[in-house]
Amino acid sequence: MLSQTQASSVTAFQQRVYDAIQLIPAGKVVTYGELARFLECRSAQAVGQALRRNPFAPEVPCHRVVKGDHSIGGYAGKIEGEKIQKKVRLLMKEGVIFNDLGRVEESSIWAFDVDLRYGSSKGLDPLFKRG
DNA sequence: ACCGTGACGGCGA
DNA sequence: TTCGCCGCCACGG
Repeated sequence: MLSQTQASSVTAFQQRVYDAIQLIPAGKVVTYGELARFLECRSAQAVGQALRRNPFAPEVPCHRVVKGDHSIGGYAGKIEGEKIQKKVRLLMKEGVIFNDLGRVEESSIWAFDVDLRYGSSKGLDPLFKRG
């Protein structure tokens, strides 16, 4: 089953990205690179592009994805300005901790459980086939 | 079918 | 540490 947040304009790749980020709990974030790894995609940049076009924000929590150095990254197609402030506010409201350099604290970083790719209840089995 | 773009990341200077 | 470059790859035009 494709998630309820599908839309005809959304590509299969985008759908996989959006399904995956819904596994991230509030108060935690993952990096574009880790998300790419989870999706077995070799381009974090490509993942970034999918998030950049997320038509379901913030219900599909693309704000919970930050850069590899734990700096804020982008939001709503922007990498600076009001949209970014909104991303920061959303994250702080969810309990994500930032240090004085504007980086997310290590304690707020979430790690994808690889098994979720094959799980049944919360997993993404329709999207990840073995073999 | 091709090409430029980009919410990335790693590496060397 | 901060840059500049380059490899990465999905997408829209």
